Amino acid sequence: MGRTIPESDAAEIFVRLAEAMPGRTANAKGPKGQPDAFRSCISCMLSAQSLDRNTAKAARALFDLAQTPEDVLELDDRDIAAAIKPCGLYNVKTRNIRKFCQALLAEHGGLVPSTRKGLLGLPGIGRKCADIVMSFTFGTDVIAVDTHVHRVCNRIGLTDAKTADVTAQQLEARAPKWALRDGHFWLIQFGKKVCTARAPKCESCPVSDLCLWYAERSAQ
DNA sequence: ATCCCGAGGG
DNA sequence: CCCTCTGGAT
Repeated sequence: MGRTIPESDAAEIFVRLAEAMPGRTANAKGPKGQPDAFRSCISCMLSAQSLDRNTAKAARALFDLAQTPEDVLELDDRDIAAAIKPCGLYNVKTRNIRKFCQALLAEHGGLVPSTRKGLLGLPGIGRKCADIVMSFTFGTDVIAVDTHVHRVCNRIGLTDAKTADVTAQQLEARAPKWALRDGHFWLIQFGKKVCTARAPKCESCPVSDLCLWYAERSAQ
């Protein structure tokens, strides 16, 4: 791997981000407050190419109509699409949600599997959703990589990957285990507030002295 | 590599 | 107007 920072710097970055971006990865809760893997899966599918606020609106509308996979399958596609419309891509997402519920019932008795292999076998669940469910709902030490995490990690030099999947693999190998689960949250906050896609705010960045991109930019 | 689809920001 | 937003299927 060409362009990565030393392991010790990687650990230091997570220490600083935990300090600068206070908060933790939240557990998905069901209607009665218990962890709810089914809602976690559906919410994650809805979140594709969508703002958090719109995802939340769509999820609320859908869960208002249906709480279980059986409930969802009794709905008409048009009702599902109408409910989740705020989050965009609603036709594709409607089809995926239906397939997901069918497979969940047919292959897992309606119970969401807790392993990556089991989750990835379900239609509509890719690596990112699988990792979200594993870490958010089942408390597994994996780091979910979305567009923010992917961008930030490769810019800093925590990882050196072209795809989010490879970023996830490299992070699991390089990041301290204690930082994996909550690291998702810290890196997202960092990506939203400081290390933005365009015009990152390096002046107020807590890790710019360890950042490869900043060093390269400063050298020009 | 491209399509699905749409709100919102700069 | 172009880009972004916690993707996945074909």
